[in-house]
Amino acid sequence: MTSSHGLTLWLKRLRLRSALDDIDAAAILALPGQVQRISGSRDFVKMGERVDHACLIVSGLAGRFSQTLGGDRQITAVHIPGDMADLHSVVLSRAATALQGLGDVTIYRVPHDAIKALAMASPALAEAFWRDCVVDAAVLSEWQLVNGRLPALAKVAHLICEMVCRLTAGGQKSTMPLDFPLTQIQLGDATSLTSVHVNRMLRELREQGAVEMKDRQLRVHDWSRLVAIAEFDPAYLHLGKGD
Amino acid sequence: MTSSHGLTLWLKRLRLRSALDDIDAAAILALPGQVQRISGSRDFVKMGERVDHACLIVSGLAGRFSQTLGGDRQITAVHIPGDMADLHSVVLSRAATALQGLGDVTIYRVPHDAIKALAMASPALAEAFWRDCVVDAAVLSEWQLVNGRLPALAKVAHLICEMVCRLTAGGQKSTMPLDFPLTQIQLGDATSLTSVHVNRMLRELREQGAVEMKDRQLRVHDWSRLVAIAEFDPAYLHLGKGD
DNA sequence: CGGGACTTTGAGGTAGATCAAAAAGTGTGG
DNA sequence: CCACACTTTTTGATCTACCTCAAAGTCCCG
Repeated sequence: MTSSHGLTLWLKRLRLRSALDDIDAAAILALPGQVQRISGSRDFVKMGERVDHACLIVSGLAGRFSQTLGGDRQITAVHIPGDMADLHSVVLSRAATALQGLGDVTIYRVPHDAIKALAMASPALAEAFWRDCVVDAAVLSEWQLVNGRLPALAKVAHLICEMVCRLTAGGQKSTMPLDFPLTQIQLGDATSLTSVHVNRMLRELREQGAVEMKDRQLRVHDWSRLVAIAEFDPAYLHLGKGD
Repeated sequence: MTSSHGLTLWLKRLRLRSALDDIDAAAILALPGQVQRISGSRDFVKMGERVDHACLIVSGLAGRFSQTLGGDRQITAVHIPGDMADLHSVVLSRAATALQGLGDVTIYRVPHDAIKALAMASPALAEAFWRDCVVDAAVLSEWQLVNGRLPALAKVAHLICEMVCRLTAGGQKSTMPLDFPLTQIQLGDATSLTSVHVNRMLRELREQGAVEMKDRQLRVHDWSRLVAIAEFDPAYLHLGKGD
């Protein structure tokens, strides 16, 4: 796994949504940066900090965190390998949220200057970056609907559906079991539930024969039931070829 | 109020966050489009529809709506005059959410082609559009924290704080009372509460001497108390001069 | 003057929180 | 390989913030 492996993943992600010619592709793959290994659950971007690098997730998962004055935590996004987790920081360098590893993570820090230079030089890349940020916002919007209006069982199911779709994008949902390192506490942080209640909802999902989580592994037994519980429609993820 | 009045507002908004030279500014003001008046509470962009125009709010308020299969509605964003409500549709033309007037609205529909042409021609404008979409996402993220983790009283207070800041941006908070056409039902749709509970929270805010809503008018009596209840920090709105 | 949308208040129910504690897993150092 | 500390999972019992249902009151407009 060379340092450019992350860039390959990111390029693939960008090309899911934007047409890029070979010159643009080569420019992405040539982006400078430095690999950093983050050991479990440490912030690698701190809230309020001014940053001059964007963080590409190479392996592991990362969460975007906010918190209330009372210390309640909210995960507003989960990032998987191939995500440029804070691409938005290129145009808004003050971090409004923290980024933290969910388990061990490897990131590749790319200087804003380099990304900005690409955007200046290539309108197609500028548009691709813009589009990826917009998809990011679409996910936030979907979470708001789910977290605001669906019951707890559906919230948990929905997050699982989303993660399965993203982690297996293009691939088979049948490569079960799937690595799924999120703890119940973290699932609670993402769904605005307590970990106790997440636990009960997971039991319910298991008892309904939909899905099973054990030892950081996820086993989907009945995808269509899970989707029905979650009211899940993957369109908002924009993982398809089209628009 | 000519048709270009909306464009003037939008330019002002863009310049809050991005440096634009006179050529870019002139290009914005020259954007073609057509004025449309929407009578109360009708969708002017429908969920799932493919759009080729972006909607600039000229007067009135508009809401971005999603809903569950059960028909529960969630407002994921409120747009005020000067907002290009679905600028994101320029790079993602399938509308993932509906746009609806909150009361009567006047919009100015600008063809995607025209906006795209500007972004191609001017990297500064491309960046400005990108940045505005990112600020939009920052607001979604903040709503997620607030709606997920704060008690009902704070949720309502927070939405009021945000609207006051945005509607009076740069201006005085002392120009009270402020026009505030949101109904309690709509406040509930935005905060994931029932209108009944919103009503009780507004009473509580009134009894605490923080704020009063009467006849579509808002009167803030104790801004600092309101801010304290809401745990409100306006940084995420990026209305300041800086970053 | 009548009808529709919004606001306000009351009474009672419930989904999910809170509190508490045991069980299971994970890692570290001796 | 075991002992110890720490984190995560699981379960039970209780509590409460907010919802639901219902109805009256108010405002607005034709």
